[in-house]
Parts: sequence; structure tokens; C-alpha cells
Amino acid sequence: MGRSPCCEKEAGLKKGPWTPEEDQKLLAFIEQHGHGCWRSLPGKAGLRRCGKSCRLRWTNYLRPDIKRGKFTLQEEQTIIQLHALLGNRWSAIATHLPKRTDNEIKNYWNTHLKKRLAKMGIDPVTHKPRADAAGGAAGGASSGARYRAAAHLSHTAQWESARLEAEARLAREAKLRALASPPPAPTASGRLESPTSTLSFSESTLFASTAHDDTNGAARAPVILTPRFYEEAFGDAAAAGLLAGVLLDCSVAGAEQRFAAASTDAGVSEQEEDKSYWSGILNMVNSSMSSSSSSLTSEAVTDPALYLAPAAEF
DNA sequence: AAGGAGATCAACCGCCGTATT
DNA sequence: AAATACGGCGGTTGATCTCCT
Repeated sequence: MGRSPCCEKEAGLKKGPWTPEEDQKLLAFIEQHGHGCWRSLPGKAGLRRCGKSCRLRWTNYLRPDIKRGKFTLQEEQTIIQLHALLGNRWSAIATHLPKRTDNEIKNYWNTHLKKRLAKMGIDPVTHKPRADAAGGAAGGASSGARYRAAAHLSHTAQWESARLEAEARLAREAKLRALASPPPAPTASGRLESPTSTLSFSESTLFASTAHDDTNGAARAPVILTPRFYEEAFGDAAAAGLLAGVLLDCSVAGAEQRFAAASTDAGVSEQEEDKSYWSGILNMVNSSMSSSSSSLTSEAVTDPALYLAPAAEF
């Protein structure tokens, strides 16, 4: 029954930080043979490590296509918005940030972004304004309006419900696709894959689009991040200006207008809010896909319907 | 200059879904 | 169909670094 015993139960395997020699061995072996079966790799490569440790070292550190260093403003925005959409699904988020690993994104979220949102009075888990922060965290009269507006946009329960429904749809769709056709070649299909992720780009966009398609208007992201948000969070108008450019680049400039309108006009239609928010996400996702080879330049495809099409079948 | 506190990040752990026998 | 291994994921830890007093 089953497979042969697991090597991880072997004694004498090394743990802890990798030495340059170990890195060299692993790198040389993978360059020559590919990683193949991780479990058998350490033996073949002459490493006293378990396969799991080798895989982790490779995917998080040694892979040649990893971009290290400071996250850009656009990457931060992408992470925050995708986190609002997907929650702590770091591998799915990493799918939309080429050259960044899920581990790196997770660390960055936990050490930087989570704190920053909390500072802004936004619950980093639900992405809705915290009750105890209303009117206070960022200070001033304008922030009061901002929190009211954010609260207006916040229907967390509905959001969660729509999210779960979309997730279930996604799983069904993935199964159907797997049955209908063999998996395409990873690089030739145009799919944007994270080597650390099992979630394909198409699945992710489908997820976004199903939520967008919610006819009850239930799916919404609680908080829209605007240049003004960033200006206060960073305390840096230049950074906010850059973000404004990024937003425009990604065709979500409407979010700023919508946000301003929401602050003064409670009559803004919920459908419009949904449309604007989700098209922002879609365009952002789209822009990250279009730049998968080098940097995160934004060349938004103007027709989101391209990505919405699969969802119409549900 | 030294010590402590907080921040950062690489790596481990344990769980889960899928593949394999 | 059941048992088991494998690969992958998210949460957590702990060593190291940086900043502050």
C-alpha cells in the first residue's frame, strides 16, 4: 500500500541556515538536472537536508528569477488590494507579483503593511475601519469623513459570503477545466504562474470576476485605497503623487472620485461602487500580467470583459 | 560604547489536498 | 476504496540586524 517511506524520518539531517557551500551544491544540481523529485534530490546532490528544506531554499532564495529588495509603491498597493480580495492566500497573491515569493510577501505584510493599515485605523484582517479608530487614528476632521465613507463601503459579512461563493465556483471550474483538457505547457500558455503557487492566473482572475459579477451587489471591498490614504499613511505627498500615477496607470483613478463622492453623498449607487472597485482590481491584475517578463509597468487591457467572459457561464 | 527593544526575514513546523500504489 | 507519501501552503519561530537610550 502507498508509497515508500519518507526520508524526513531519517536521522542526522541538517537544519538551520544554509551555508554558501550547500547553496552552491543545490544550485549546481538543479541547474544541471532540474529539481525533479524533491525527496530524492538531497541524496543525489550530496546534501544532508530533507527535500522539503531544499525546495524551500530554492523557491524562496536561490531561484534566479527572484527580485529582492524594497517593495515598490505599486507592489504594496497590489498586495493590499489582493489581500482584501483573497485574504492570507499568499501564494495566490504572489501569482500577481512576478519575481516575489509568497514567503517574502507574507513577511512584508506582517512586518510592514499590517502595521501601516492598523495605524490608519483599518483592521488588516477585514480591511474595514476599526470601530475604536473611527474619527481618531489619523486625526482631524477630514479623517472622520474618510472613515464614515469607508464604513459606508463596508459590508463585511456580504463580502465574505460572496468571497466564499466565488471560491467554491473557482474550485468547480478548475476541476472542470482539468477534466476537459490536459494542462498546457507552463511557459507557452501565457499563464502567469508563481513557482511557489498552484493557483493559475486564470483561476485568480476568474475569482475576481465572479465576485464582480455578483448581481446582488453583495461583493465589495470594504476600503478603497486612494492617493489621499497613502499621503497620510506615508506622510509623503510625493509618494502619494506617484501612487496617483500608478492608479491612473491601472485605470482605477475613478476610485479617488468615487471615494470623494462617497464622503459627501451617501446616495452613490452600490452597483457603481462595485463596478469601480472590481474593475480597479481587474485592471491591476491585468497590468501585473502584462509585465510578467520584467517590471511592473502597467499596460492595462482596456476591455475587462476579456477576463469576465468565463464567469458568465455560471 | 554598551545594552535593550523592536524590526526583519530565513527557515521550520504542521496541516491539507492530491497523487500514487 | 483505503492507505500512504509528496508537494505546497500558511503560521510561527528564532537568529540577526538596527535603532534608541
